[in-house]
Amino acid sequence: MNETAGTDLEPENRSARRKRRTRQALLDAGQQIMAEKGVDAATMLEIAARADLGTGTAYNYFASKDELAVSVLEQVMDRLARRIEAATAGFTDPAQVYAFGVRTVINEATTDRRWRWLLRRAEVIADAMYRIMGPYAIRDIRIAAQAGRFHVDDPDMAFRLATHVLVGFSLAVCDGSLPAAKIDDAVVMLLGMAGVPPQEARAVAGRPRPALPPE
Amino acid sequence: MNETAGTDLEPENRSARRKRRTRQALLDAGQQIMAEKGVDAATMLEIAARADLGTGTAYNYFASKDELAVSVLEQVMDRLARRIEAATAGFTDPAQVYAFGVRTVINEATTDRRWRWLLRRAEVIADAMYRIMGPYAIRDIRIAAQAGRFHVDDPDMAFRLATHVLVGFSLAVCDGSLPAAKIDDAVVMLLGMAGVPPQEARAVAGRPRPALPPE
DNA sequence: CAGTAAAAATGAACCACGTTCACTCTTGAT
DNA sequence: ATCAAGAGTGAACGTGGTTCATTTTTACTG
Repeated sequence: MNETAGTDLEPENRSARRKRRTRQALLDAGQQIMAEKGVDAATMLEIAARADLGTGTAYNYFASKDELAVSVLEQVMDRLARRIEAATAGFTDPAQVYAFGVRTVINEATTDRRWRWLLRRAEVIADAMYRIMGPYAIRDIRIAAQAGRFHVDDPDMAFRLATHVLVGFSLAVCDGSLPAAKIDDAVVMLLGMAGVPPQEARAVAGRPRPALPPE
Repeated sequence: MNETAGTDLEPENRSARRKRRTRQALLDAGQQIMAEKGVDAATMLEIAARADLGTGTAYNYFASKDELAVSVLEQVMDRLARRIEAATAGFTDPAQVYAFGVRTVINEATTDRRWRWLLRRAEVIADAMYRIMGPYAIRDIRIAAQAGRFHVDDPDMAFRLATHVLVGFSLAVCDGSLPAAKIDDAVVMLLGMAGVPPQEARAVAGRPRPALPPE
């Protein structure tokens, strides 16, 4: 795209900074407003206004409102994935790494105002979760399978389906149709999906857990 | 509401027939058009036209386009649930009843044009599935648990989460991101969620199955 | 069989939003 | 200073869900 001096590292840095700042402003404004009133109720007009930009500017960065929403979501998820990664660094049982991860995602999804609204688009959030958190989670599943803790043929598919369970359970808790305390049962089922027999799953799900590092 | 002769049985039958026919016409038109072009692309105008009714008439029956879509969905699901019920009437292993049910739902969802579009609203379809098919499925899970085939504390929750897996897998197949042949693995995971150990689950999932009765 | 009131149907008009695009402003190189 | 490319702008557009005052149909009564 750019045949000036630098090869690829430090490709261009002048007005490109402005683009980055604008894009980030849009993302931040979108995150705020979508968290406040929900994805549907958030209008492009208001988002642009909060970012202190013209109405049409957003469309120089995101092809549609939906695409902006997805980007907002990805940003939130990416941050959480990194925090989980940090918290599980010292774990010895690979099954527990996975259990901690899924539990933490549920916790955040049901607690954080930003997630609660986004949940209303289950396919979208599940897909984003698969793309953003998948690399970590699938690796963990594969490791656990090699260690004989999990029994799955296709770790990829296992996590893909797991994302839908995560979203589904979170949604139910937010609705009030399931109590948050059922989270242990949910983790047990998630482990069951990974081929862990019930008693063993219950034991893993019940173990004490470290705190997440702060955001 | 009506204090004339009859108590409750045969409450009123004259112009009520018209209402029923109008409602059904709307439902049928909605089902057709939504199947043809998708839920979003279907407009209330076109649905009303196909039902040979005025633009506003639909709103005497359904509070919103969304509500109409959900009703369409419920009708489709209800029919499928009854067919599954009929097909599994003679089964002896309760685990297999459940396995047959979930497998059939996936098959229909990925095959039937009506479902494929509706899948884009995962939370809605999962919720409808829980409400419409739940009574049957949860009963089956409970029976299997009592027979010692399943190990679940909360059959209700087990199926609620299962609906999200069903939707998620169907969605992935329709996307082309998972091959339809993975359906056996999906059934195994669904059984795993119900506390069935891997080998056993694989055996149940692999058994031959009778055909569904025609619609 | 009027006569009448409630129920159902109607469709033009409303309005909210996402999106577009012709135009202006900023940037950075010559 | 000049200019072209990139970034920003916001009025205007189009689509489509929803409303509501009005008309038509239905059911009941004297």
